[in-house]
Amino acid sequence: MGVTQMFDKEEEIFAEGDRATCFYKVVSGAIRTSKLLSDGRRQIDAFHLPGDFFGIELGREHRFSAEALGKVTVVAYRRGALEALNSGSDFSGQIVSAMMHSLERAQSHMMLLGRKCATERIAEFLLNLAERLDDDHIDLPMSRIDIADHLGLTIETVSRTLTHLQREGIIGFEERRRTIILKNRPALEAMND
Amino acid sequence: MGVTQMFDKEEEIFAEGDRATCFYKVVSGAIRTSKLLSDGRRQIDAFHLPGDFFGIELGREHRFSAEALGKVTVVAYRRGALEALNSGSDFSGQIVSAMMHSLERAQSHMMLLGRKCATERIAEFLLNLAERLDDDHIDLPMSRIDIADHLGLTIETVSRTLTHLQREGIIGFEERRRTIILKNRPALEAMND
DNA sequence: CGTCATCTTGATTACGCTCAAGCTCCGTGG
DNA sequence: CCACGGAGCTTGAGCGTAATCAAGATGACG
Repeated sequence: MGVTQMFDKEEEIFAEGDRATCFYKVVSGAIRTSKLLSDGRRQIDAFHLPGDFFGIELGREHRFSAEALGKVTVVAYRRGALEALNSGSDFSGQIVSAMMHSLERAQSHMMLLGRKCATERIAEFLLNLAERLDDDHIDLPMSRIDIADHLGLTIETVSRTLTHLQREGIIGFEERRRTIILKNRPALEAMND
Repeated sequence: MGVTQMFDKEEEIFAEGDRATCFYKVVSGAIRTSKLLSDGRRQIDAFHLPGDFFGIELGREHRFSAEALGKVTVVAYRRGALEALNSGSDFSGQIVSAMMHSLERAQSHMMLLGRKCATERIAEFLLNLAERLDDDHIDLPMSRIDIADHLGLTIETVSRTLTHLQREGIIGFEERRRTIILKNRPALEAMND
């Protein structure tokens, strides 16, 4: 169970978007896992040292690329070893699935916090909320301070950025600015990657 | 299985450091989970909407606090429902445990990226590496660019910050500045929270 | 020895933060 | 009913941290 593989410095173990047929454990050396934005900005999710697992996915694709930092030895496991975990119906499968969702959110939030500017952060935040609420008409359940502390900004910057998006006609407000309407989704999506 | 509970706006479901006796699922309303630094800087990990689980921990303590954003209904589950998951020896337990470690790392990295200044980021990074390598003598396996892309900085800032820490006598260099020695751990730890 | 990659150092710029004031919407009490 | 006060948010002015732009230094390698 598990196949030993070796890679040289800067060699790619898998790429963002590859089918996630395997996951891995570091035996020796070190690995980086990272994501790229279309303009080349990069966020390195984590460095993986001996004993660490990486490349675990519930979805069918790798959401990161993984490269060797030097000569490394890894063990590759078939994805099948995971299927038992999130197998739909039972409660513990639901929990594992919830953990994985938290992980995916946290990892994509790292790109936002590490590499995106204020406008891009707000755009991603709004699109994200709209998707989860399944509505372009967002009744914000949280205050500006909460938004700021989530996006790594200040309330002033959040406020200014929202005003700016409104002036551009990309969003609109309702009742005391606690409700936001997405008027130009494509414009927001264009900022998001 | 599971007990329904209700909370009002700003009520605390659990606090950072509380024993993690339960985890939760949102039924209606919204929850925020957050961490604080000693000086009051806050990072909101996530907002949880109906259907989302939160408060899942493998360790014995909650690493976040959770508060209601408005009136909410949640279902609380006894922690015992998790014990089956990470139960030590078998392989799938190991995987769940690895996922949880990734999640913990990602979540604490969000605080770094969202709320810490350059010096604090470098300090945390070095302490983290030293702990994982179990050695105050760190042979960096990665380049300055990799460090920068992990910490949400530029290589210039990484370089300047390292030089600055060296001038203060907090760290030292060896061979071509790819090896770093922690000379004053307490000083680094003081920056870390 | 020359070339290139990596890193450091310096000068200047810019984005978002801080500080400060003002606005809007509430609830409360006179 | 309106005056008052406070919370939450917006707007403005000025500043500071880290980014950008630009050399220069150091070490690796052919």
